[in-house]
Formats: sequence, structure tokens, C-alpha cells
Amino acid sequence: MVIDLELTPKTKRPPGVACCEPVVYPDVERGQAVRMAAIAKALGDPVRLQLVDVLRKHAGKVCVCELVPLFELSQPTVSHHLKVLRQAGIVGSEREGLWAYYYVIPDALKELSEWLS
Amino acid sequence: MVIDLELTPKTKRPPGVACCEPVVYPDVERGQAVRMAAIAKALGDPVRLQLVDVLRKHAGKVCVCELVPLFELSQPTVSHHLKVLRQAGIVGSEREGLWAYYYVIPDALKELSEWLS
DNA sequence: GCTCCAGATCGATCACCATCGATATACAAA
DNA sequence: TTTGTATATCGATGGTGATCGATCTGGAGC
Repeated sequence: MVIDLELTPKTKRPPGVACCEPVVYPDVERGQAVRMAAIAKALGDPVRLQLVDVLRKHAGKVCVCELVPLFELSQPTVSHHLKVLRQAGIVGSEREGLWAYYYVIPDALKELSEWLS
Repeated sequence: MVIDLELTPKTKRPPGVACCEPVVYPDVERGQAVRMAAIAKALGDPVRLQLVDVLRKHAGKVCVCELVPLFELSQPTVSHHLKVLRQAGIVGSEREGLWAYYYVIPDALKELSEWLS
């Protein structure tokens, strides 16, 4: 194994020439970026965004049987999107007999919302 | 071929039994959902979200040569992420000689931000 | 018990995406 | 004009995602 002992600085630029002031923003917010990107990714589908929109406008829980006919999609597909939202921590669900109800989890979108504004 | 002449309404539920009040939220915001989901999708990657974060904290434009060393990624990969952000309308770019500079487009995140809050 | 229904899961398919090395482009300097 | 440098693009690859029909699950009612 050969080890390169030469210094290989990250900013290798001819002396006296610079494109701009150095930015120097290290991974201070790496974890936060991963968290917020996961939320944004879950919202990055029109169907899921509309699902969240409907659930947010209904302060309480909403039955899946009301959500499926809102889209021209099969029931398994809507169920899949709800699962993605649940795994992202954006919505929660509970069963009552035959029916299943979904609701938004308060403050789930808070971090991303505050970063955006 | 047998054609089912019976009516098969979308809400086929035993009379007098209902899972919930009807929601009845049609595609009022379909176009808006598509637009905002496209923005959220572009932000749905930690690298791209951090790129936007850096650009937002620098009111002016930032050189690509400063952005690449912030991530442990190849230069083509960072360039790809910047292209995704540009195609989503979140950032803009301009060239000055050898160097390229990127900047956030004001109000690009406005619609999504307002919907989230 | 059996049947019916709402919803979730499975399996397959097709499309898209993140990443890289290699190469192209376009400009600068010698 | 030749060389070097910054960035973009290309092509390939492995992984992920959206969608559907079919099937499973578990509760309700007969």
C-alpha cells in the first residue's frame, strides 16, 4: 500500500487568484439537513402533499374510505402513500373496527417550516 | 362478455352505517400541489437542502469551487445536484470567466413555505 | 361455522435517481 | 498554440419509487 505523503490542500488555486471569499460552512447542520430532507422527500409527491393538505384541514382524523376516492388511483397505491407519510412521521393512524383513520402529527412539519421561513 | 349493469357507486356502504362525515375535498388545489411537490422533491435530498442552506445564508452568489469541498462527493455529483435545484427554479447561476456562481431565487420557496405554516 | 368488507401487504414492472469515472467545453495563462 | 483549470455533460450502474392486480388479514354480520 502506497501512502501519499504530499500535502493536497482542498483549495488548490494559483496564488493571488480567487473566485470569491471562502464560504467555510462545515457540516454544522448535517443531522438537521437529513431530518428535513426526509420530510421534504415525503412531501415531494403531489398525491402525498394533497393527502397531508386534506388531513391538515380536518383537525380530527379522517377515514381512509374518504381519502381513496379523492384520487384516481387504486386503493393499494393510496395505502402505499399513507405508509410513506406514516414512516416519515408526518401522519399517524389508528383502527376502529373495519375502518382506519389517519391524522397529522402536530409539529411534524415544524422544523422544515421554520427553516423555510 | 358480461356487462355488469348494476350500479356500483363509489361509496357502497350498508345504509345507516358510516365511518365518518364525508370529506369532499375535490382537486381544488391540484395544480398548486404539483408545483409545491416539485419544490419539496428538489429539497428532498440532504445535499441539495444543505446547498440551498448555504446559498440562503450568503445573500449574494457563491462560487461552485466553494460548494464542492463542503461535501464528500465528486464534482460531477455536486454539479448534478445544482442542476436539479436550477431546474426546479430554486437557484439560478451565472458564469464569470472560469468560475460559475449560484444564488437562490427570491420567493422560489414562498408558496411551499406559506402552505407549511 | 361461513361470508363480506376495509385496508394492508406482496410481487412484478417500469421508471427515475444518486453516484462515479471519463470526457467535453470554455476560458486563462504561458 | 499549447497547457492547465473550472465546470458541465455523458454513460453506466446499482438502488429506490410509483403503480397495479392479486392476495392476505382481521373484524362485522349472518
